[in-house]
Amino acid sequence: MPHSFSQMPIQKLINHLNDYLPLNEEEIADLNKRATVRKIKRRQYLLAAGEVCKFYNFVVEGCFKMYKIDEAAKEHNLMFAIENEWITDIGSFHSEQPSQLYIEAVEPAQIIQIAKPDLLHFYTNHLKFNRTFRVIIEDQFVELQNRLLQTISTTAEERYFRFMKDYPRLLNRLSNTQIASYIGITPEFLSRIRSQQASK
Amino acid sequence: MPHSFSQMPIQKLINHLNDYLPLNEEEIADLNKRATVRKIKRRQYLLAAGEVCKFYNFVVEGCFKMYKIDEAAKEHNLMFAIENEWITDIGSFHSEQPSQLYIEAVEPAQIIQIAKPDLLHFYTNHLKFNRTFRVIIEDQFVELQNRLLQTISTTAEERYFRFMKDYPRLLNRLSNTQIASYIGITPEFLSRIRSQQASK
DNA sequence: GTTCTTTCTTGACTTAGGTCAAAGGTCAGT
DNA sequence: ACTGACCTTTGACCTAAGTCAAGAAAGAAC
Repeated sequence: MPHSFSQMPIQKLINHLNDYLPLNEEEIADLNKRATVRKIKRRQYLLAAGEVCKFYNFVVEGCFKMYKIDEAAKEHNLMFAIENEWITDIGSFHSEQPSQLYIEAVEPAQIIQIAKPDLLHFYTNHLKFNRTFRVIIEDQFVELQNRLLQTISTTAEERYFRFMKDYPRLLNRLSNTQIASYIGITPEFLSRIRSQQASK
Repeated sequence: MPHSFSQMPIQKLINHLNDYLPLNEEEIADLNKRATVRKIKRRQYLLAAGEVCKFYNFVVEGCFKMYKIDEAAKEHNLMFAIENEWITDIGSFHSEQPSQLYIEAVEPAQIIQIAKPDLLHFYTNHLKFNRTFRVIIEDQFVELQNRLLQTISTTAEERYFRFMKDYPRLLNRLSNTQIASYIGITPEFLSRIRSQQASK
């Protein structure tokens, strides 16, 4: 499937922000000045463990994963992000301490980056942005909380069903290995869940 | 240990908010008008599953837990909140859908409640509040993300050590049953971890 | 199209953590 | 100070999920 980058990337970001609070001319002009469009190859990193996360990343096209690698070299997926979503290690971004996370493109992608000084500029000069980003992060918070609840209270099988139900759009774009890592099990065990389910 | 409610409760909230962005006279007056101080007994609920969460709750004194009860009648702790922290089911609060969570006092407590219309009033009329609450929730988000990461990538023993290290102030205030529920294990297994650790 | 690298599947075996039950211990509320 | 309701501990046993290994299948990259 070819990737069509037909619409102006910045326009996708403006539309996204308009869904929260409509931007005025001045804010749009400012955004154009301070947002950077980038093309990202498959497997390329936006952030690697040990680095400080310096950007808020908005996905225009493509798919990313954010994960940790533990002492046993195992990958643990924290989140995925696709079109019109944000992906950033907010902890590292704000504290300016080295991140323990990786953000990596799962597909060839196009993103828009906003550097920290620019985001602070928006927060200070256009107070509207505080409101929009408050709402965006509140939504992410709720999603994360539900996921934690699920993780500590349900079986692997149920988490897999919920994943399929909640994120059907991600299913075709991710390997089972990545999904297994997201729901907190091994790829082998996910494979068993799937084959057992297929035999019903 | 007796509970001293000496300082004006509202003043504790004002101090807390001042730590983010100093409030002016008008904002303080507005807060006095729209914030409600309440005394809460041990075991009393601020929210029960099935209800819509109608308040942002700021803890002046005491300790609360927010949890889910699953089909097997088991309790799963999502968070605790003590002095100068907020506890609310943000999902239910914003969507105005029934919550699946309980918020319950672990100790006799005093809180300040802000109802949704009042919070929206602050967000709209004092834009500063958007910034403060954005930062508060960003911090909570980071904490939650670290916890999820831990939950999907470490052993029960390690989670218990981390809990003791990260929340020493909570240790004496909570039963082991509550801590076990928070780190996602059974009380029996936590007891085993503890006795095994003691024998070293 | 072919090659090379990932991914997926399956089998045999292990293990972390859960379940159930019963006996003591604690502690909040009166 | 008493008392009834929780909490904690321990033992015996169970099970969901992990580990290791090796072959088959599927995608990327050339």
